[in-house]
Amino acid sequence: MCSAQVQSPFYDQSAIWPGASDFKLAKNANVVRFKAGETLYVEGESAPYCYQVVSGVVKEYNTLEDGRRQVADFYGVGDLFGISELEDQLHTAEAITDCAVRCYSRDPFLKAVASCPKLSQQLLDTLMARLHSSRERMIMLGRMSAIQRVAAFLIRLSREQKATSNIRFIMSRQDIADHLGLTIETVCRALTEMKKRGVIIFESARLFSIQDTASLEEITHNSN
Amino acid sequence: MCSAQVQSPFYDQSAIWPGASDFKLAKNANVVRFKAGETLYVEGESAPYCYQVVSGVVKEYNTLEDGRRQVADFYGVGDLFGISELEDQLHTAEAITDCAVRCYSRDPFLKAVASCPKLSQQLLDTLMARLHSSRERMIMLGRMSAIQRVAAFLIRLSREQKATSNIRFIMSRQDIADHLGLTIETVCRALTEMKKRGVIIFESARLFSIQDTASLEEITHNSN
DNA sequence: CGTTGTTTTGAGTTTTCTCAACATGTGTGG
DNA sequence: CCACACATGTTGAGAAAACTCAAAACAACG
Repeated sequence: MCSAQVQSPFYDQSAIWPGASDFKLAKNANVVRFKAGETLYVEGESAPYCYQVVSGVVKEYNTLEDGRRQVADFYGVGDLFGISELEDQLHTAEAITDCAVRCYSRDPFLKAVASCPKLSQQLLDTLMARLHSSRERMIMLGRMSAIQRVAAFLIRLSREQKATSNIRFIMSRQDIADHLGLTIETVCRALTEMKKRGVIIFESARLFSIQDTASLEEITHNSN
Repeated sequence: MCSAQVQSPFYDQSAIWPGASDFKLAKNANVVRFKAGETLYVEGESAPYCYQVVSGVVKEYNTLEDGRRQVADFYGVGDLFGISELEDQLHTAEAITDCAVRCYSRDPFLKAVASCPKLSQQLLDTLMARLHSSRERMIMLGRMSAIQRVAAFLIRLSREQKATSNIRFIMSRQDIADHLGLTIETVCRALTEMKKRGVIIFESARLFSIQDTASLEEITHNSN
């Protein structure tokens, strides 16, 4: 396995893409700031840019004709996004928190990557890691119950924030639901159920702690 | 967008990875044959090989502790697989039809790719295309109804086989169900429903034709 | 021509969704 | 600092979708 890298470590400020700052095309890249809730882009057709998070958290989602949404992923510091887009669906990126992103023009970016073995190696590793995690997500969406999905998501948050207490939901319940392929109500009920079982406790709606890591992990494995 | 390439064109004999045959490591790669139903590999831990389909069709799936399966994808002639694997789940590849696959030792493969810009470009394109299609699959699993998923799958088969009549299911209903995150019965009922509506007709259980392409496409878009 | 495996259909149950009400925050202006 | 408004989150009851279990139909194969 190639050197895997954790995806979206929201609170890890260390550069995931250490090469990023000494990109040949770093000069082409301007850093843009967005306020929480602002849309970075909406795209139906071509995607002329790709992006890297400098600070804050961004969500990327697809909207179906009838308004249903699927949040593809959340991106944190260091994460690249906008690399492989869909043409047929409405495709949007939105700032969850205030954030700064480095924008690369797509073609020069890809050209620079192609001409530098080190960069293309990094990009390969990144893509493989992402493919890997999207595999995990397919298992989640295809074969896990509501409570299993939510439990798995809590574990992800815990890993990313490297904490078992005072873990923050940076995203809304709606975002979580749209990411997990559930409704907002079902996400709530799953959280309440885990609270009832004493697996987690809430400091507030957006802040929780894991009481019983083993049970939480067990929920993701056992079907009841 | 980078030159996208269709994934898994089961019946397209043209090389998808044109560089494949003049791989520097082609000498390291031996072609192995499997009978339908045989397991190419089962892996929990490290994945020392990656593979390319020479002929036939292969399915790749993950098994959860309790036996539920998620078929990650079906691979046809030219497709690479085994590149980005999961460590935590039981991960298996199995021949659906009789087939031949070229096996590459993982490390030399990646090294050769790294040392050849053309190859790494090809691999990058492949991975991006795959990421792209896995995005589509997440929308399917997360936000589409049973009949929508099945309809989308039929369209995929039609595209891959470049036909609207006498389209073959090379895989079993169970495989389809495990790919779409449904049960075998639900897949059957969805197919029957489309047959009733006159959207498709069956030549046999594994052979069908599309009667009304527009309606089929409409099913994937409208929620009823 | 029975045996075995796959696909289809049926009936009842479970899970998740929908719609509606209620609760809890959060922020702003008085 | 309080009061109100607006957004976000939670709970409940009934409906819909998909699942489970069981049986029947259909194919493939020796």
